[in-house]
Amino acid sequence: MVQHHTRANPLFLREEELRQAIELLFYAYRDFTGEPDAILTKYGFGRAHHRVIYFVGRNPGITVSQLLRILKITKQSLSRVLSQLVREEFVVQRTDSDDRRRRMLSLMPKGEELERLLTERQSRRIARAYREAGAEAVEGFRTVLRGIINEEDRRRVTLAGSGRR
Amino acid sequence: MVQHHTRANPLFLREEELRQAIELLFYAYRDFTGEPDAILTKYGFGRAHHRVIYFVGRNPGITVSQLLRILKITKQSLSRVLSQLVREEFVVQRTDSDDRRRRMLSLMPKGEELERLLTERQSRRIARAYREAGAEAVEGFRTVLRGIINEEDRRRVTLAGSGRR
DNA sequence: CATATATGTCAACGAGACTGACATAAATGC
DNA sequence: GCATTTATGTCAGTCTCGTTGACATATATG
Repeated sequence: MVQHHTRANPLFLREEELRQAIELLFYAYRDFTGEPDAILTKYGFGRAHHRVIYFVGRNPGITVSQLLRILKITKQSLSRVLSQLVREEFVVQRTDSDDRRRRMLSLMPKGEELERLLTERQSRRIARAYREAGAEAVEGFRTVLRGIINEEDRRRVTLAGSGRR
Repeated sequence: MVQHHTRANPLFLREEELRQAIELLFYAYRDFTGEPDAILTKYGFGRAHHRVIYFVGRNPGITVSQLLRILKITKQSLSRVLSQLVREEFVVQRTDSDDRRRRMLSLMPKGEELERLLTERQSRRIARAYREAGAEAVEGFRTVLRGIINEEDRRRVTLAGSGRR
């Protein structure tokens, strides 16, 4: 790697710093999803199924439209994945008695089991990184990541309860 | 959201904390890639093209196999995207004079322009988050993200030069 | 000269996103 | 009570981007 202006030029350092962040996010996300992806393959599922299982498990009773707002995909895309999960008994849909148009989604035992398996892997990776980094670094990690998220969705991620809307 | 054991039970808090991290990563990556994806669509490109343009721009003269190790995809997948970028003059391939089997990749003017455009958007997002979070948080963010990356690839991400090997 | 390496390519396939159009049931507003 | 809106589902077609497997070529290397 060519090392131009190692010192001086604060603008250069800044760009370098930002590119580093871009790359950290790329590599971290690549490896963060790598393990679950491998497990999902054995079930005939993909990353899309993982996301549905995760957020349904996290928010039992979540409706389809709430899920769509989290995933930011079209209902047609969700439909394929979701109906597969329902057909194979990983997820159930119950009609909301308050508003009978709504379908409330929850995990069935098979779904809960798979969710646990996948979340465990990802949690282990995070836990190791947290442990090695220390409490202060963890706080910084959270603060910066929250800042990267579009403002309207930041409140979804606070301790306790991945907010549905 | 049901709020069981808000206090006590450190294991619960821990799980909650780890789930928060999982969600932060999901939302942050979703929004981090959202803007570039929208721009790429106008060029008839996708996220795969972005990754190639980014890493070639970052490592001028990188070879195909080095790029494959970064992206962790098959050469057939890379090939489709890369040959499109070469055909449309965003990337050039020069034969390495030391080892004439190798193709060294670099951006052409069009590629540099698009790279700048995409990186600028992502950088702006990161810069804002960094600014709002402060230097200490930034350091924590980096430390934790590095810890999430598979060990063999951590050295790729240090200030200056997104390592090719 | 045999073998290994770097690259490319053809073919088929699957996952997961998209658009657009249309359908149904239930809630809601006037 | 009827028109409209909302929540959901579905059919059909398309595109990107990943996969496997097989094979080809050029070059380097022991």
